[in-house]
Amino acid sequence: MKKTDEATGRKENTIKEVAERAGVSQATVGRVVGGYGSVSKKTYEKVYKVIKEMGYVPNAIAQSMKSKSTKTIGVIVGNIANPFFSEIVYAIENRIAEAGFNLIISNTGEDVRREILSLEILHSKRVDGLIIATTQLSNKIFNEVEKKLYCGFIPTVYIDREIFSVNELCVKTDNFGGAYDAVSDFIRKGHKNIGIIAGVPTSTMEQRVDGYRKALSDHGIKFNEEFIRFSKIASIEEGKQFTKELLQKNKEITALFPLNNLICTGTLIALNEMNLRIPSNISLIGWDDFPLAAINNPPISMITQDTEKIGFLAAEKLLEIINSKECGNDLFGEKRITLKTHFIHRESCAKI
Amino acid sequence: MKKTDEATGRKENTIKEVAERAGVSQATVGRVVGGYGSVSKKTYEKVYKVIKEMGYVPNAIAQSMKSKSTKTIGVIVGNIANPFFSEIVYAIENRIAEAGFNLIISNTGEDVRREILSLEILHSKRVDGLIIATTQLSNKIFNEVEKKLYCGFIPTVYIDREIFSVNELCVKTDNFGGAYDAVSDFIRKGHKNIGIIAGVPTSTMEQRVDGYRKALSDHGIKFNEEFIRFSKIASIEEGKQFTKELLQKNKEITALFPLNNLICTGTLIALNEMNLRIPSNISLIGWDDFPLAAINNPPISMITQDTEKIGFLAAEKLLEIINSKECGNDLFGEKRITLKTHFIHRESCAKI
DNA sequence: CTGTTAGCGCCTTCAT
DNA sequence: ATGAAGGCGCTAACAG
Repeated sequence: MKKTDEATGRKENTIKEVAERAGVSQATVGRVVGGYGSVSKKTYEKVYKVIKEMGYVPNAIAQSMKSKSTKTIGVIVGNIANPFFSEIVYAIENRIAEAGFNLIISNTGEDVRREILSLEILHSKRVDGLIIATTQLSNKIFNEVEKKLYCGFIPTVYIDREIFSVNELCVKTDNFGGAYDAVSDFIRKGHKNIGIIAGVPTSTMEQRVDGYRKALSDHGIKFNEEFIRFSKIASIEEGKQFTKELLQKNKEITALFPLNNLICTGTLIALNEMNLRIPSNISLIGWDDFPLAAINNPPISMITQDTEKIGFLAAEKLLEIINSKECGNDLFGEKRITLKTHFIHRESCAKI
Repeated sequence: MKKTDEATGRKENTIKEVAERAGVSQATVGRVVGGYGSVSKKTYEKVYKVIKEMGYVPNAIAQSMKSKSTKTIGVIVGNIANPFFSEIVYAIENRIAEAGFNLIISNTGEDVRREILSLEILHSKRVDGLIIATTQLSNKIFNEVEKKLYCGFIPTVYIDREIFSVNELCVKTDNFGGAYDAVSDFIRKGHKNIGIIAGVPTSTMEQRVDGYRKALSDHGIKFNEEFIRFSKIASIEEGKQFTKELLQKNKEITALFPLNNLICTGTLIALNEMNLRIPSNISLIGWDDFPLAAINNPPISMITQDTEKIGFLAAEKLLEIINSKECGNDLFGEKRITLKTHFIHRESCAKI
């Protein structure tokens, strides 16, 4: 019986064994497997036959050891079950698979410590690149150790959220503009007291809140600290709870602006439970479209962003960076790609 | 300037460099990094200091080379953007991260050839284990080469879908029972002509269709081939299209049974576009709950499965298998874990 | 307690 | 066209 490996109970074939069986050198087998150098047709066929027979599969670990490339990239997100992220991951996977890369995915639960741990592990696993939706605060300043993790020692592309002290490429949405548009629409329709429920306090949410405040002040409305809430993990549950809290403590609120899909879902559930009708009792504009928003009763107006494009561009740019590093270049150019939002007007926002 | 690596443009520190700087041997550094063997307190501290200074991170590739373990497991699914899968992946990641593993994720687009390619790559990358929602047909018989990929050469747990010729652990839902329950409910309420829209033709969908047929025959209703459709990739678009097709070609249909969440969403959109009311014009029971189903107008009745549990159990069992293999054992016991469905009665199914 | 050494599986000059 | 040999970074067995 074939000797099995102690650690795993199974036995992988090696190039050496193929070489022995085929009666050639390891180098020759390497040549036919890797398709480099030159081998005579006869030798090639002999070796190829043995490879097939033995079901030999090259050991990518050993290859990586030599090549310094693992052909895998790491993706770190707060919550892979959130459609916003899973759609981005879908797009990333699609693009990098084309280029022969695999994707290691880490879920942090929007916990900074888990994020750092993931970064360390991915570093030690020598991923060729990193795509990260960080949960770090936008004004975070790093010490030396963290700098290596966050500042592009490994080719890195940030998505959705940025850290201002970090000068790496970031693919994001025009959060400020999107929020400004929505709130302006609310105001145009007569709303002055607009409740707003943000996700985790990253640059993304800050910028949306900034857009909200700017629209308010541009229309001469005073910002009221009482009308805003920030989430810990941006869950449906939080959206529900904050909606109720906001509405119960501030009877003057006539419009609600939940800043992401999960929170918006929570808001819809809360309003339903409170027997509040949209838009007769309360107006609503959501963020991040979902398939049933258009056929909801009433259809929900939305600020939307292009998740496919965020994922695709992040992957595309990361591959470029990886490639340029291999060539010893350093990429220049704009470090921030900001995608426009779309305002889908439906029927959840009424004139008052 | 520090010599940079040709392939990547950056330089990783090695154990050798740490050793030189600290004035000790590589073995000693290895001992303090790995925390094995014994080092004097004094040496330990000296080396530790250098490690911190240099920001040394052990190379997991080289470690894997020795240990034969990559501490990563591969997950293969048809569509990571489908909430059913992203929730499962979430649960898997959660469980395996606890055990110090990472997750490589492959999206196949429900394409068998991409699935096989992924399997080959994951094999070559020497993942320690595999969790797979296969798109292979349930009655697939493998040749020798494919057998190595599918039949547990690498510890494997199947999720959601099974291949009968493969004797590996499978964590799945009681598809037959769930469908039987739903269809029985339809029939009890007077429906005889029930349209059914299945996902990709895997064991899962077969079993749901079997449940549908059994409920029909148990109640003396003849199965009508015209009332059933199978998807290619199980998308919202297909759900929409098949719903329209089914209803236009078969005016006698009074109830619809879309067999997964995406298809159900498509059905809802189609009915909306056709101006058909639920349940007055058409009754509906969906499969896989979603947060807004309960507050839809009307609330949608659902057959649901526990995605968290599928993911958790698959991860848990896989870790057990990996562990047992390391100890040279072979796990015995039941090869199939079948989770019960839940029937959530809401208001989308009317008596006729 | 610490250093030396021999691989892990592959790739890659350098000879032949 | 093919083979021999060294080394990627780490671990572990064996000396000292």
